[in-house]
Amino acid sequence: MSEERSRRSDGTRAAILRAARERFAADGYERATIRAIAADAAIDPSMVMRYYGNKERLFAAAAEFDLRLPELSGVPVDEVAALLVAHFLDRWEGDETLMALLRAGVTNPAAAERMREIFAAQLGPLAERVAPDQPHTRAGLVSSQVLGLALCRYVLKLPPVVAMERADLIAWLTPTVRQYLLGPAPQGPKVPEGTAVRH
Amino acid sequence: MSEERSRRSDGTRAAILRAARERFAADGYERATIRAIAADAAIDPSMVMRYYGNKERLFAAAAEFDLRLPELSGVPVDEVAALLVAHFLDRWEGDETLMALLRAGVTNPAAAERMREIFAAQLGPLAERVAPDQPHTRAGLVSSQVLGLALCRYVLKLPPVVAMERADLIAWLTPTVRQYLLGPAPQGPKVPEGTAVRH
DNA sequence: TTTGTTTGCCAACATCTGTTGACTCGAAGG
DNA sequence: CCTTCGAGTCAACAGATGTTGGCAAACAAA
Repeated sequence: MSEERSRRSDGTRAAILRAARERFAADGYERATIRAIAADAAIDPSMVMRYYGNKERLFAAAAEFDLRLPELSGVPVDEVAALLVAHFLDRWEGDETLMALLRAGVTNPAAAERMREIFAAQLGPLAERVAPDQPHTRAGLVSSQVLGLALCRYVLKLPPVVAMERADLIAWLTPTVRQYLLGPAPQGPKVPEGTAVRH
Repeated sequence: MSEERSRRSDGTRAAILRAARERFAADGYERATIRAIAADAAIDPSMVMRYYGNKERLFAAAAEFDLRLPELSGVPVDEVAALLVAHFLDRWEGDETLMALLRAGVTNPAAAERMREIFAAQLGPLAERVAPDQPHTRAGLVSSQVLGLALCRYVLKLPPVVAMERADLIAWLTPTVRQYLLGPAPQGPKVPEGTAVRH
């Protein structure tokens, strides 16, 4: 149906998208202004509107994302966790889209929804293939650890997390992810309800 | 030096602070406007300026926070992790300050700095007391899991993480936190450098 | 060339933002 | 009583923001 003719403005469109990803990643949704994005792309702000309609749709276009989870069919189950952690680190450092999604997703509902879609649609099926039971719960737990690492290392920049080497990070996180993905569901808690908070 | 006289405007000051915490927690730093906060507190926006100077200092006042980590001196090491996880859940659901700090910290540098201070100053010493080695690294890892959970459950609201019960959450996270805090440093990775990313 | 279309820039709009200063009202203190 | 002072409101500012429409130049089609 839709003929994909190469337009003369394709260069500009791409420049806008690249600048948008950078700004959204660095500043989040609200602080990334269309004027700043246009300035980075060295064009007029009105061009952004012409090609992407409004800010919301610009973000949607800039936050198009695929986790590109690796093929795990032939991989021994023991190595799945390590591969996953390494892949996430690569994916996170590879381009700025995930950063843009996280920074925006914390305050922008549409970005949060996109984040939910990505992790449900891509980690969910993987968990369903390899996890013995409760695959969605397991996928959620893996998400919490992986996103928590990204938050501390790339966004909040907690010094000890920033200082860690890639190999050590993988070594520490792999057992956790393996447990969440493949381990048995844990026993009930040993700590009673009222825990340690005074009122 | 500073005499703490109770002023007639203390009620208003408190109302402003409460409204500010709510708005910062719900909307993040930039979308939480002084006008909206003032409206919630049922006063004029200029009062916020008079009592707190500017938006930055209002946030600083609203984000005053203490993790209130429980006393762990008499607790068996086996139960430290479970207690910590339970305490963090309480702390997250207890008031909105942590939520405000997280939502703001993702886009606001001052809030991120505050976040670093809190976790370094409060989790760091705890790790130093109980951890066999690399206490700061261990504190960072614990932060990544705990903050990741909060991010997924309370901010991004990933459905499987939201659906989990408190007891199950504690049961799943406790072994992870125990490993990070007390376990031996893991061996090097079994996965070579180039992992799964195509260029 | 003439016509129509795309690409880009400029100026402006309406609105919202943090922030300021002048003003009113009521309580307190002689 | 009159005076002083703090609490609170109102209106406005300067700047930034998303967004719009018009216009000029470059290009393509005839």
